[in-house]
Amino acid sequence: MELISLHKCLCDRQRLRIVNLLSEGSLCVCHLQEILGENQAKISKQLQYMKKLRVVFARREGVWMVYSLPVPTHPVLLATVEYLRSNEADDFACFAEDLQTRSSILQRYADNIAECPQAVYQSATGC
Amino acid sequence: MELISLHKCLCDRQRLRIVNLLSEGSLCVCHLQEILGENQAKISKQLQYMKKLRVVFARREGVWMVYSLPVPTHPVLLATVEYLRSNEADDFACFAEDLQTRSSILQRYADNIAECPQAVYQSATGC
DNA sequence: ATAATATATGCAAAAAGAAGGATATATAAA
DNA sequence: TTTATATATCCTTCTTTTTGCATATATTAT
Repeated sequence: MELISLHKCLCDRQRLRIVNLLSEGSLCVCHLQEILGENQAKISKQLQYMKKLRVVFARREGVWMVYSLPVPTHPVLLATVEYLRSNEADDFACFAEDLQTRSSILQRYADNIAECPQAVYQSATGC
Repeated sequence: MELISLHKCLCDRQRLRIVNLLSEGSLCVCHLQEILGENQAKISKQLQYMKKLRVVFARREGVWMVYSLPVPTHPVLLATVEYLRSNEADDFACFAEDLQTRSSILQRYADNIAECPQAVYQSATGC
């Protein structure tokens, strides 16, 4: 991940929301789609863009593509995520709400693991 | 300064170089022009762009426009500048060289204060 | 093999950004 | 007022992103 590419990713609100969500754990496209309330193609294209710049990383699990942030986290990405959670961000509400939405969605899988890739479920339950 | 605007500024190599330079102290357009080896109009346009997004701040001193970073420094901007100096940046050399060039140029003013705005001279000599 | 679900991609239009060259404005000095 | 220096802006072209819509691919289940 290169510095300029990273900033390119982070200068778009939707990609910033994606990064914020992934910083809590892996997610697949359909989850992002649901949380962000966007059509599938758009989310997928954003993810391809981010993947090409190596800001996110993808692996397949069955029918699902699971996206996550590469570790170790780039210091600038880390600073950005921290800032988003610091309440200092001007438009902070949206990012906090996204994390809430993520939690509720992942709760659903507590009863029905088969509807969700392992990797996502694990990060949801923490085991 | 808003987070998205900040990232917009930082996703361009030239603007990144400008931010890196200003993080050491104020500079006027002609200095940036000389250090970056670019024509005046281009530098000026970049600065207007950055000013509009409130990533830099300008004040006039005689014929000169002195540009600087607003204080306190935004945490994400700080992280970026630190990263640039950490040698981890892929294309690190250019940023370090810029700071060198800046020093040599400011040395000239040690003998001839009149050729340079006070604000710049002060940050050059540290007084 | 077919169907269903999840995800990716191709294409064209729209929007935003970058670059060059010429020119305009502002300040200070003569 | 004229001139010189420093800086800003206009206009046009070129490239890059973004978006919508349709379609293609991949995996799994039937």
